[in-house]
Amino acid sequence: MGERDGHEAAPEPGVAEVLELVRSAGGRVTAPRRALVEALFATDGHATAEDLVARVREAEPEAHLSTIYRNLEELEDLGVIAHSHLGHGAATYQLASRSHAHFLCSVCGRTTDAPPSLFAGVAAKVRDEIGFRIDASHFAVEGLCRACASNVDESP
Amino acid sequence: MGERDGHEAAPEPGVAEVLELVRSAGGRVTAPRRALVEALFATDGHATAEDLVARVREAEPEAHLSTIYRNLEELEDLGVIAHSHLGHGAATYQLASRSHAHFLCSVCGRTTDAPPSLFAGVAAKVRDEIGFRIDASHFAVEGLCRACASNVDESP
DNA sequence: GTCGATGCAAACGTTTTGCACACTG
DNA sequence: CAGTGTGCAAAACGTTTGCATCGAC
Repeated sequence: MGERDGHEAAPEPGVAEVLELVRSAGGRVTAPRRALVEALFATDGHATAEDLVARVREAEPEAHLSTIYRNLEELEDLGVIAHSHLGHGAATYQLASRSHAHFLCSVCGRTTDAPPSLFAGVAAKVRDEIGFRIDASHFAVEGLCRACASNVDESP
Repeated sequence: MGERDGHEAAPEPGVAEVLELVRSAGGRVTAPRRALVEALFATDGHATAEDLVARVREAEPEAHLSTIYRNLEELEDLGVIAHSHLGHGAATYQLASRSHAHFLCSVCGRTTDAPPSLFAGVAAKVRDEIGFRIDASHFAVEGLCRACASNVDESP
């Protein structure tokens, strides 16, 4: 279970491998596409399309949002990235190898990354009992963070 | 309708009680508002704003979507209803007393209601370990349903 | 009569799509 | 040179807001 902390456990591909995969699927390596892949590797994994286009424009000032969306969709089809919905706003995109669950506080709106180990138990239980295989990372898990929960407790 | 396994546990309010609550909060009981509350009691709890306006219009043909949204927000503030995000489309609204978690299959797109008991374990664990209090019903839990999982297993 | 609620239209933020042109392989 | 990817504009979608009017209390 709990190995993270800079371990090199995951065989995370690099920019070159991703571009090679794109090529082998019949796609072409263009300047905006390369810049987007580099941006995805350079972020912490909570980037919106808007964030990403800003980063891409540092290298490719003409890059357009619709190009970003089209490329994100293709990269997702290839299994390179995944997107998550952390709140009511825009989706965030991250490398599939960095995909993880989130807690979203319904009071303060802050999100917290969730250690995958927390969900191992339910995931097994749900698979055994109803045959559903949970991927906890797509939608955030809503609730009350510690700080907001104690505020609620103190002033009812 | 509502009760599972013969349990009579939930003290679910009726239309009259909700309207009384609205009044006691300084609100007024108008025809579209009454019709909306009735619609909320009449649905199975997976109704979008669009679904609800259609139902409301059976009684109040002039009712407008923006009125529905405004009323849904007010009813949510009063704690009468809650909304959920089951997929990439419109939110669904249900009586708070009927709120529950959902599984969303990422392949076939179907949603399944999730028994609250399934989440009792994680909820306790997460509260103890990181102080976060889970409300599993707001965002759907994504994954693979039994049927789609076995398709994936058979043809890789 | 007061003030909250409504219908309507128009704006919003996010994402998708249609098109002509540019570029990769 | 074939065909994919691009920039741009515009639409689509769910939701929110401004405003004049209407109606509950």
